Amino acid sequence: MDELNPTCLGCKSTSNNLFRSLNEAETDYLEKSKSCNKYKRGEILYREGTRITGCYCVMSGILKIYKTGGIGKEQIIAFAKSGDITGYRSVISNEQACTTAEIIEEAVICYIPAQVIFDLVKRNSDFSLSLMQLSCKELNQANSYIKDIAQKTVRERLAEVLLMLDKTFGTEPDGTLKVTLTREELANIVGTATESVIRLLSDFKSEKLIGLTGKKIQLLNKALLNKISNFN
Amino acid sequence: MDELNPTCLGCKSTSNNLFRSLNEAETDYLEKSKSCNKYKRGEILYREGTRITGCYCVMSGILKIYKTGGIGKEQIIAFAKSGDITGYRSVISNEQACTTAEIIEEAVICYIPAQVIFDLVKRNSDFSLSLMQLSCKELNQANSYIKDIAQKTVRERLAEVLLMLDKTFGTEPDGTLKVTLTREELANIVGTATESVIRLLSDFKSEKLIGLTGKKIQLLNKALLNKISNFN
DNA sequence: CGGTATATTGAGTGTCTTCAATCTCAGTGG
DNA sequence: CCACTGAGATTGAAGACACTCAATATACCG
Repeated sequence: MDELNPTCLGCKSTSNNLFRSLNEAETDYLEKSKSCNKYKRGEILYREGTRITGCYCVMSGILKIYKTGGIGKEQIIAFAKSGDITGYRSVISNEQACTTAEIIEEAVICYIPAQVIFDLVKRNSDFSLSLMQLSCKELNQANSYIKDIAQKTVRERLAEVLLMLDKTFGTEPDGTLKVTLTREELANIVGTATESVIRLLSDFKSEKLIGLTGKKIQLLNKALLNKISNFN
Repeated sequence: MDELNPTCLGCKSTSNNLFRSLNEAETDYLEKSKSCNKYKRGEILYREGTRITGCYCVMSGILKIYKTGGIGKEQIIAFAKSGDITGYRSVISNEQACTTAEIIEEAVICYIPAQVIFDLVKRNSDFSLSLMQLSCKELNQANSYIKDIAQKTVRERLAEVLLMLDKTFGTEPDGTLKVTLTREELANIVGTATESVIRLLSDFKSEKLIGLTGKKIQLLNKALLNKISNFN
């Protein structure tokens, strides 16, 4: 299989895949319409406030999706990894992008023109329903996070974010998180200052909850982290 | 028109109405399937964690939609007023409700069984698209609010919330907000302590930004409030 | 091997929260 | 009509949590 022209079958294996409801003809249409590209760390897929003409399906790699605040501080809203689709919100609403998508781990990403999405929505109500379920799922997550940011302490949120990263990207057998983020990026998820993340990570380390080796974070006691995160 | 059996035409006049894409037969189907009820302040339409079997369309009145945190503190996520639809997320995802909906101003609300929503999604791709656009819009708002809560001060957020209430519910000619909320409810939107809201409102008052008469809040200088809210 | 980005640490400070006491007001029952 | 009651509003004081700023250390990149 050509790395830059993967079939969507590869993506299809992921559970949250939108496209499993497509029939053969529709899959074929999708395959013919998409175009794939390779991106390096730091590249911007699309930028908040610009028009985008389609959406993106991640074949491999990782992106961060963020909004930029007043003083230019990023707030990371989500990540996208293999099998995830991003940019669909702007396509569906026919509005400019409300987030920026930036590659944080070398990625291969397929572009799907807006018209194709609309055609599929029109022709296949199951696809349509799946897309709706996706946005509803994200909506629920966003609402939960509003509650957390509003009510939990930074310490609780950091514990929660570490567990979320585990859930999203997994860990090596020794508990080391598979994603590598800078302290600043961590702060931009948690919604705090970089220094606070550093201090709290160092606290967690001395409490034997995590291990730290450079940027790599090893989760040593998920049960306690979960307790700290205030499980709700 | 019977107050408890309104036609959806009344609702249809609102701009964000989902149902404008329905044809006559579909509207008829919807009309026949819905059932309406009157609710008093304090009543719960549905509760977080319970199964709901349909969604709700607000004919008149106001509800608050909130999530409940660890210590039982509410975080208000949204309001629903005339023409708004709520509960559709749970229907679409076929999951239990992830928020509680509580009446804060006497309301007449139509119940629409889940099956009707699914039928309409299946039969009418425009309706389907409208519903998708609605959830995408809410998703965008939620993401913006995550950024705000994470990055702005309480003072900035309170100013922002006052302007949001103006935008959502409007003001009397003299600038008095049409919604009446308790200080605690305000705090549960802003994501802060009740006392903080009280102190900041009193600051705003002495800065001649707002007037206070009991629970009524009068916006005197929206331009400055907007500036304080850090417009972004 | 520089040079830049990132990480770390300390000190000082300010914003907000918490707790507790008091006050106001509307509704209730006598 | 008035005291009673409870919910909500207000105020003060004390202190915690987290932020900013600045200095330094370390890591990473070409």
